[in-house]
Amino acid sequence: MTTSQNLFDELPKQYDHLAAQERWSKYWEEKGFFHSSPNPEKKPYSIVIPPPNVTGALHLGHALNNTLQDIMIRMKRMQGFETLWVPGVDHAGISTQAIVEKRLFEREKKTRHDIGREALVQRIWAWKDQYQQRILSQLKAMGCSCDWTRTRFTLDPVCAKAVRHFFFKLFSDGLIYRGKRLVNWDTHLQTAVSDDEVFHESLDGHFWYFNYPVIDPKPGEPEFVTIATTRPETMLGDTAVAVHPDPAGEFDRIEAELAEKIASGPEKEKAEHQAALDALRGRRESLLPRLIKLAEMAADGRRVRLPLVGREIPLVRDVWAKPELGTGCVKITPAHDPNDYEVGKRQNLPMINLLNRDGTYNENAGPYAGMAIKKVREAVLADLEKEGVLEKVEDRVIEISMSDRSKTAIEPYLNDQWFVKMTDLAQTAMDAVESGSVRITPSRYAKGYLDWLSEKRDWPIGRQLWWGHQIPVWYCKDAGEEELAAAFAGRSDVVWRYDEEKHEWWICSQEADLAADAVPGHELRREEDVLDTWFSSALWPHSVFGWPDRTPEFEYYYPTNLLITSRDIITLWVARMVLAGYYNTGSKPFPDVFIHPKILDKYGEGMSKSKGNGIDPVFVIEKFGADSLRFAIAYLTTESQDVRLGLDFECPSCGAIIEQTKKNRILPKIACPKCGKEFKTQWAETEADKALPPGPIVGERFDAARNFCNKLWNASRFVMLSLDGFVPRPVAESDLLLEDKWILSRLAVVIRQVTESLESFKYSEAARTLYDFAWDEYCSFYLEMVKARLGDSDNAEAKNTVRTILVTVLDTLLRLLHPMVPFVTEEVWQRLAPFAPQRGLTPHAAAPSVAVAPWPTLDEIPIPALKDARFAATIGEQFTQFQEVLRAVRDVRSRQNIPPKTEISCAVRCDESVTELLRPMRPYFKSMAGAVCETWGADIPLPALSAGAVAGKAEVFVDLAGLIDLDAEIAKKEKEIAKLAGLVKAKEAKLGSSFVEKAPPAVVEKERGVLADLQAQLAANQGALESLKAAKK
RNA sequence: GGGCAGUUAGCUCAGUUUGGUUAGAGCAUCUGGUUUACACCCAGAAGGUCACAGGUUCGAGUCCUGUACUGCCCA
Repeated sequence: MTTSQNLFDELPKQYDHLAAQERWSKYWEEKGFFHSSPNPEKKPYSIVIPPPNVTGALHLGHALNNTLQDIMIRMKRMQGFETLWVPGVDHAGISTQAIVEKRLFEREKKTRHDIGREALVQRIWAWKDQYQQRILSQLKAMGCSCDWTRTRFTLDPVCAKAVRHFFFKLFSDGLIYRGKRLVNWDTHLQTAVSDDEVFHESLDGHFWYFNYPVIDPKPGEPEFVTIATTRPETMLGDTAVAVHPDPAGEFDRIEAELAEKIASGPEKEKAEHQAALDALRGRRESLLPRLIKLAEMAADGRRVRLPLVGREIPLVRDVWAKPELGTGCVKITPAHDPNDYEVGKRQNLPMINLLNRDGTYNENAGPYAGMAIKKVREAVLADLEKEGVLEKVEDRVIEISMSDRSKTAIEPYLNDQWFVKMTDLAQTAMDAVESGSVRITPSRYAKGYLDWLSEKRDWPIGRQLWWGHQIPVWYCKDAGEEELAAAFAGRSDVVWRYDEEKHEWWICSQEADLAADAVPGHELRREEDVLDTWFSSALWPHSVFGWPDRTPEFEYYYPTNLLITSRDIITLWVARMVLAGYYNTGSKPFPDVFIHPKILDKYGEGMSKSKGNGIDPVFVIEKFGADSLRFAIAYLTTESQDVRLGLDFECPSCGAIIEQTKKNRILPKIACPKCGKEFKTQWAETEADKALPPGPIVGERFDAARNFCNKLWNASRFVMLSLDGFVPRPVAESDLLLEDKWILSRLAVVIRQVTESLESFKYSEAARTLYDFAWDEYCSFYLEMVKARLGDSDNAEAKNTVRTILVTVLDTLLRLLHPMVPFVTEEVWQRLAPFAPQRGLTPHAAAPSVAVAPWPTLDEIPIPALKDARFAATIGEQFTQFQEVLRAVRDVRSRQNIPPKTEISCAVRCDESVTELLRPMRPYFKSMAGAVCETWGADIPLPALSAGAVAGKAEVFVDLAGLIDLDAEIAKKEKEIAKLAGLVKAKEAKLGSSFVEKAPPAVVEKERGVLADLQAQLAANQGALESLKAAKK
């Protein structure tokens, strides 16, 4: 048996992605290609992963994020940088604790208070271990070339040390303070949640109207003020009633606004505005005198008596009271409503907190203390009714805030909170982007970043949680400063400050925890709250390298080179990394930020863990392979903000496609409606479910990418099968045929384009360039065209020349594709090695692995002409001419339904230069279109009966004696003529207009040329039509 | 209310920076094919008033203004 025969047996027709993934992952790991350590001989290139949080498994959004990073990392590694990609995961305080608590309750009916802080934290660690492992294995399955030995976790000792030092530095610099803040309180989880974790829901509710009696009304003054509220129980915490300072003016203003809208707004909204205006005028009439009176009374310092409680509270003048809404007066509960809180601050009102952390009312609610909110509401309403101050009740749709974590109602709650002063810190982050020191791509995202930072809102950093970095502050009451000074004498790692509000010391320790008896005679009590997750992730680019220690890694790899993330955390995370980087290290964390699009499902929804529409990439990889997943991702990563990816399930038993719906996408298993057999999804948890076969996720984009990988595999297979006895030889320009020059000059262009595209984060462009080149040029033309020379055993030199080119192009293509499709390129690279150990136009030894092979550059092409843009253009035009003639012949074949094995003969009418170019390519018309083309020239005898077409600068006549379908041919000609006549007419009109005088002469000249071409084509077609019609008679 | 995107073939998307041949691809559709790399393939075809209305220009998918609808972010 020949070597080829052996090979043929060893090279399956379809690329086996599973085998390749297993083999090459292991190989890369063993070789340690992805491990990096500081190397003064090389320039560093580093990226830190946006640490996925450990609440759950990765979905395709993460697959996108990490594929893009790996593409950059692999390219940079090939370019010779000392390349490091640091992996890791984030502890995600609130989300992870919430998910573990939820399961605790679901499975054991226990709350965190039942099991205590230590036990809960222990359970969260177990959860974290499980998910960290799953996440890392997902990343490995995708082929991510991280340095796994450097895996970090935001809560590990290295990161914890960085967090302590950061906090200590801020504390020492006076940038940390404790204040009051109205937070979104989740009474179920008993923690504050951020604004991002709150969603709004419309519910049917009520609007209750109460009368608050005026204290000692003067004659002519109202005896009470009527207010309306959707949350009656909060009246217990009212500290004022507000009325607009200038109700008449406010009415004027709103009326004018509405009138303007009616005058100039869209027609269909007019009726609506008119109705609003009429209502407003009615209100003005009925309410204004009273509101003016109340505003005067407020200015006079008059007070009202709060029912049930009996407290005297002031009437105040504040613009928050909208004359056009409700009764025009509004009760103010500063501690339990964000707007009222602002009024309270403006008007210096007391703030009465009614709420306990568990959602019951506290002692400030008097007789209602200890009751849950709902009970308080019922009791308050009953009592108000009894007192006779309940005026009326209206039905009304109300917006309520819900916690995304617990799906229960949020209560605004006034809480002690730790803050970081942002004034100066935010400025450094703004300067970095404004000066171009940190570039955001696409640049439009810089606006949101700058707008957000410019507000310089102080950063609330405390979280009422048990999972996270506990704030390193200890409280000490009643000690004198000299006692603290004595206790911490000689220590620069402890600082303290006195809190005037609560009359206690805050002691901050940089590294070690303080003992309860660290200050003799006094007990230290540690702050229970933990730090916001972003507080630790802000340090990620330097904490992973061991900062604050000046480790060799920190010195070498920091600043990192690039951050790739998604747009939803530009402010929460990116901005904070920039400011923390400057603050801690004096330099930016990275010069480039690339913001990638978000993957939406077929309903246009972003993938998220809570919705369940996040697809585990492993379920894609199983069927299509990591390469296909990655290539599909690269192909769809444009600069747009979203990409839609419609996906469905495939039944592993019968192959039926089962549409993914909002219902079935969260199920642990699905029964196939066609064959009835069950399969598991990524949500399978029970042992029984896990034992079912997995149902792959399928989608068109993955099909296309898989087909491409297979195409590459088969092209490689073809090349390998033709390398029997291959002896590479240096290639000179004189050895090259047109197609050789063409493919090599195209290769030079592709090398440049792909490199440029990737360097500027144009992943889609790079993927498309490679796809088109590999498929449409290398496979569809070059491989087809070299078959003749490969089969020619008489000329060994020519054969080796063409094989050298064939291998060189493949070798270069593999290297260019490797960052996107690492496994298939490695598989081919390794299989190619025994047959082509020497590669290149100037043959040299191939690298042991494509993962560490040099990135292609134009230096590899030793023939200057091939790199010249004008040469490439000329060759391109010539080759296009060939392609057009070929296509014209194939078109006739198809149209005339000529069987593939029937040879046709054709004549080509063209000028001398085209004849010279195409005549040598006769064999290709034979092999690629089954056509014998022997007649060439400007003045040639035409077949008596022919079908044909104009192809660029040539006219093709296929001899159809005995074959022709005349009607088909006539129809085709007529259609062609109609189209051309239209184009000619349009072009003539253009050239007969002022276009000729005003457009640049070059453009006019070009258009004249086009017109001439069109006219020639038209004439040729008309001639052909005439002869066809003649033949028919 | 403010900001940012998007609207191009049946579907999913390129092309818009820097205006200039007859607007492209994949999938789906239709026709024909077991040409020894590949049916995850090959050859060919059909399919688009580039959301709408104005404007600038010799010329607009591309620039400007406005409108509609969709999505996201902030308040």
